[in-house]
Parts: sequence; C-alpha cells; structure tokens
Amino acid sequence: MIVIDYKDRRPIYEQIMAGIEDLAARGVLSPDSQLPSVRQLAMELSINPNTIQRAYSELEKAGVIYSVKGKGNFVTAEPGRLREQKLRRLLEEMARQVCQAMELGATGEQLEQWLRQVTGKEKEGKHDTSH
Amino acid sequence: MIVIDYKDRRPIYEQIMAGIEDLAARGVLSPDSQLPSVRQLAMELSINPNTIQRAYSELEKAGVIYSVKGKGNFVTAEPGRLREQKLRRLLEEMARQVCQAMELGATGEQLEQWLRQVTGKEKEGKHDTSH
DNA sequence: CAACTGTACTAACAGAAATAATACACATAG
DNA sequence: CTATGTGTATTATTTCTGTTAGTACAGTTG
Repeated sequence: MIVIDYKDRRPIYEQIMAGIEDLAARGVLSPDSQLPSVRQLAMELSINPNTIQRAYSELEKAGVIYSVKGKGNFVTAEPGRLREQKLRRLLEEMARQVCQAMELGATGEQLEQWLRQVTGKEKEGKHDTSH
Repeated sequence: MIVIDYKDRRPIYEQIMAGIEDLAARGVLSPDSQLPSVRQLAMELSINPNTIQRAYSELEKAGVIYSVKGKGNFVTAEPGRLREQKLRRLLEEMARQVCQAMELGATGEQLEQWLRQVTGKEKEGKHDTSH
C-alpha cells in the first residue's frame, strides 16, 4: 500500500509518514485500526525497523497515531479532521504560490481561467497536467 | 540582496541559484550585467567560495548565466523569458495541488471562490495568508 | 514459556553539503 | 612585466542527516 520512491528528495521516514497520513485521510485506515508492526512493515518495505520506528514515533508526536506497548500502533485521527487539516495547509501553500504567480505577471483573470481548465479536466477523470 | 536561510531544507548553493534567478527574473539583473565575483560574494554571505562556484556553474548549465575566464560571470537570461519559464513550472505544480485539493474534498466552485479572495487581497497590496 | 508487540541504545556506515587550502589560467590596470 | 582580480580545478577534511545493524529490555497474549 505504501510505496517508497528512492528518487524522492524526502527521507524514507517522511515518505512513510505521508503514506500513512494519506491512508488515514482517505479512510482506508479508520480510527483505532491497527497499523502493521514495526518489524513487519520493515520486512515488507525491505528497510530497517529503526526507520519505521522513527516514522511511527513522529506520527505519534503529530497526533496521527498512538501506540500501546506490547500491543501495537493504532490510528488516532479521523479522516474528516485529517482531510480538513491537510486541505488547510495545502491552501496556505497555494496562496503563497498564487502571489508568486502574480509577481511573475499572471493576472487574476488569467488564473481564474486557468483554474477552470484544471478543475474541468479533473471532473472528467483525466489527470492531464500538460499545457 | 541574496539571503541565506539556514532553516531552509534546500542546500545553500540552491538558495543562491534561486536568489539570482529571482533577481534576473525581476529585471534587477539585466542581460549581460556582471554578477559579483565568486570570492566577493563568498565574503558577503560568509560562506565558502566553492559553494558560490557550484551555484554559478549550475546556473551556467541551466543557461541563466555565462562565465568568461578572467573576467567574471554575466547574466544570459532575459527577464521576460525567465518569468515565463518560472510561471509555467509554477502552474504545473499548482495543477497537481489543485488535483490533490479536490481529492481532499474541495469542489471546483470552492476553489474558484477561494482564488478570487486571494487574488483580491493581492491587489490591495496586503499578503494576508490567514484563513 | 514462547512468540509476538513497542521501545531504547550504541555503533557503524553512506551520502551530500560545505569547508579548507592550493594551484593554475586568463584579463587588465599600473 | 608585475600585481591583482577574475574563473576553474583538485584534493582532503569536516559535518550533518539518514539509514542500517545488532542487541537488549519491557509489556501482551495464547
């Protein structure tokens, strides 16, 4: 379910964090459901257990999961709350990029037209990012 | 003019590249204008000359600047062309983020409304990124 | 007890970034 | 020609982060 991309600049433990957050946000992992154990996931992904441990402990610190000694790691976050949170951060970042785009000469009208194109294609199920 | 942020994940040489690209894109550095020398800029930023050298050589490989032995480094790119290029890459990234936002539950209408708010505030000169 | 869990710890390794110290080639002002 | 400022190249060293490896210990469960 989780895929590691070694070309990705982000370290492995962050990719794992993002992968689990994503599963939790989409409801594939519902609250209180159990995650694979540190050693098991390390086996599946062919990486060191310590790396999984790091991802899990940081996810716990972020409030996404909780752990019980001797039992396992479990999901804390509800999909709705998580999606809300991720969306909010995404929009913050996009707002900065919109400002940057306007500094580069784009007008509000151009951006609105561009957005309609993108959202339009999105509705049709295709993910065409070419221009 | 160029500021180095040590909290930034990007390496110093990339921050320098981005800084110079930015100055060239905004026309502060026009084509054929001379950049500070490797050693001088290293002094100003209190970093090693080799780091500047790396930034310059990669900028040359990217076609943003050119260098003349014994004379110095000079700007190649025209502001217009650079802005165009940067804007295109920015929109590609934003398109991916729009898709992601819709996966998180945002509708096209919500995004359009959101965009009008952002572009509206931008016109007024304020950079308010709060929700 | 055995076989799972999480957790902690130390040591070693790998890669990238940055520094340090030279050295050499070219341009130009004096 | 010399001195000084350019770019360029090279090698070694350092530093930091991420990752691996191995071991150990504590709690849970059948």
